[in-house]
Amino acid sequence: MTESGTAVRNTRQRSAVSALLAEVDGFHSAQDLHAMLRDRGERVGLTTVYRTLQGLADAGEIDVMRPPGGEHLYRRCSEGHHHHLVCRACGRTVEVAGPTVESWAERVARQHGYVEVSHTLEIFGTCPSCAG
Amino acid sequence: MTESGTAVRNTRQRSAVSALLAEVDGFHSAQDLHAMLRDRGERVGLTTVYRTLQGLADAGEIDVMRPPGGEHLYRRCSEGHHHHLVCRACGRTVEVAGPTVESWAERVARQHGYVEVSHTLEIFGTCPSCAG
DNA sequence: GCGTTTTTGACAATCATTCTCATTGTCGCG
DNA sequence: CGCGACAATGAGAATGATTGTCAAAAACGC
Repeated sequence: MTESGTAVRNTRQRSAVSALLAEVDGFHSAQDLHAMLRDRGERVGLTTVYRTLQGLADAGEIDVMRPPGGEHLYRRCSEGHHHHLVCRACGRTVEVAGPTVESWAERVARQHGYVEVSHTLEIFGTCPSCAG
Repeated sequence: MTESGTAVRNTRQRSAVSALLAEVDGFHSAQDLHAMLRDRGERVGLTTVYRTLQGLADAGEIDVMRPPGGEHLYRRCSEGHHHHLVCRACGRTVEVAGPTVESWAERVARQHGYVEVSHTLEIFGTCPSCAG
């Protein structure tokens, strides 16, 4: 029960979702993405969109954000670990890397004896355009 | 537009929720707290529990956490800004302060011209008891 | 006490997400 | 190349936490 059990199959729908995520910028909800696919003429069920997104998220290929608003937002973003700086007003997002934070979190957790450490961090603010 | 007239009234229900939060440890969902109040013999509507918790959260008297699981968890905790180190297995929580992170977030945001900066940060790990 | 204004609470409504399950599409293997 | 096992799909139902509604009750100033 280690690795090779998961036979992930290549389907039209999965490709469509991946392709869409590769093209659009910013975060989008599952329903949002579903609507876009529909506009493109791709017939993909909402359930499948959810499942595919979950799969991609588990695989670490996309990021999930849970804004206070309610719905989950998904986004394909750069590899590796990073965080997001999001504008409260227009949603404009900047990816930020924080080696400082990574090591801090790791250190603090270990000081308390916690292992297998992970963390979530989102920064919210008002971007220059919306503030001016 | 005389907005300064917000008269918050003292009610039995509000006190009950506050008192309960003062006694219990750890995070609890609204429904959880509602059930506890019921067991105590306090008759408080679920709607009221939600409203009271929201109010307390707005006032900064309690913390809200949104675990991936789904429901919001509320907890009365120490004053001031801090974060939580939560055990994935048993839920044991440690409050941690991170001046480093606070200033880092502020600095990064400002570098990008963002103002009115806030952030959310949760650290997850496996605590000593659960790991051993 | 009295009237005004907030608060309460039972219930309905909302809404994103998950579940169900019969059907369909993939892909390994002969 | 074709078969068959089994993952994947999808339409609709189900779930379940949270929010809205609104008449009735409680608090507070006077």
